[in-house]
Amino acid sequence: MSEEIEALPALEEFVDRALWMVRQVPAGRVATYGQIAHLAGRTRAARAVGNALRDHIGPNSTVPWQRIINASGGVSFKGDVVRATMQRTLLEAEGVAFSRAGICALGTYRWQPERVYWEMSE
DNA sequence: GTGATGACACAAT
DNA sequence: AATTGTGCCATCA
Repeated sequence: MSEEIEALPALEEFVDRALWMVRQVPAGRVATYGQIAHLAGRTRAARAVGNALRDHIGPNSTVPWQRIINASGGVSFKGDVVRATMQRTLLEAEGVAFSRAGICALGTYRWQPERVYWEMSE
């Protein structure tokens, strides 16, 4: 019997939700890795979010990866100065101001969903 | 299968 | 306020 065990790993759905959430972030706004992880159903999977986003960078990407920053309000990308600069440049072009230390005011730019789109059960 | 690495986050020092 | 340490989830070697 070919029972299809189509049970997609929770990971698959998590990534799907995370990417979907990132797309909801409008220009000029930002969200943190932890925030996206939480909204996607896995509060502690902040690192996984960045990992997933890394695979969705590109000129034709439908994912505004640049709008996702760390909880300190700064750009991550340790070691990849090129990407880091690109991200900051893109955000500044959207109207997000950065301090001299490379930190933006999360209190001002942080985006938040207006409603919950699915039940979160961890 | 184990250990190291990484676009993180938070508590403790 | 800046560093360090520990926890987390996933990816790679």
